[in-house]
Amino acid sequence: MTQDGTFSIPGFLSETAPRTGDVYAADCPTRKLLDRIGDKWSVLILLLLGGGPMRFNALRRRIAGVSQKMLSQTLRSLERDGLVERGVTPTMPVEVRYSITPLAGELIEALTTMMHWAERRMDVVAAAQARFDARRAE
Amino acid sequence: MTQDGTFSIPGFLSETAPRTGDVYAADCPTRKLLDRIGDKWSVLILLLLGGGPMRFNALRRRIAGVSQKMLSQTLRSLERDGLVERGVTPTMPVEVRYSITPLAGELIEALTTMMHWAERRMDVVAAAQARFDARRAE
DNA sequence: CAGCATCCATGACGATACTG
DNA sequence: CAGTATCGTCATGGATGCTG
Repeated sequence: MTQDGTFSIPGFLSETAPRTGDVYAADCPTRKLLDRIGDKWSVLILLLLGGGPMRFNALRRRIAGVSQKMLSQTLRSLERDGLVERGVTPTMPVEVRYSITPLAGELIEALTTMMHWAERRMDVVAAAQARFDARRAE
Repeated sequence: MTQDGTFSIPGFLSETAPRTGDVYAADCPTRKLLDRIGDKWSVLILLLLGGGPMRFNALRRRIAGVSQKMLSQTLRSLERDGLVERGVTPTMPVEVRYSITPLAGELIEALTTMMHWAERRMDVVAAAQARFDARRAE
């Protein structure tokens, strides 16, 4: 904590430190990651595939609430991004296995850290929300 | 890499390992984190405030493309979540400073890791996309 | 400066039906 | 099993104008 009672993460951009490759500059590639992370299913799929390859309907059953359309669509974007690999075994009917690429592996570790934070702290967040809403109601 | 040519992250849920507190179970608190991370501005704001407290219009100027409405709205949810603190100095006109809480500090470290991955690897992703699109076009 | 209120467009997403 | 195609909805968020 700094002496004025605020918190700061060392090494991160402050208001006075603009630079090239700026995350906050709309066209930065980092924004693209946020867009992908932002969609409803990408992260869930990546984390799940991080546990090992899975078939289409196995994923569908495992992820509560995903529609067939969105699963298909999301898998395709992930494949396009080079994060997920699609392996087809030409049996009858065909067997399709999805797995993560080494590139995705690095990302998944970071995502996992985030999820662990959530598991540890979301109750604190929920409590904060309750307090906030209580103050608003009075 | 496993012997069948796929990758796996140790310690993560596989298809055969459902359990309580399941991230994939729709009502899991972890989904809530994803929803927050998912919105367009939360992460950007958190990372910026990670560099130190900032005033409203300073944030607005720094984050390219954010509208006044969304900045206001997002700051409020972050405050509600207990991740951002709002400090009002009753001058004329009022001065409002936003800063992160210790709780947010932990999360921001994980987010920072993700952003660093993006900075290092988004060019690889872009290349993968180009290859994918090229195959589709032929 | 630090917002709130309103209107409206886009697109993400879900439901449903159909295919090899 | 592993998808594609189409349609409709609803929320996100941008634009604009106003306030203390």
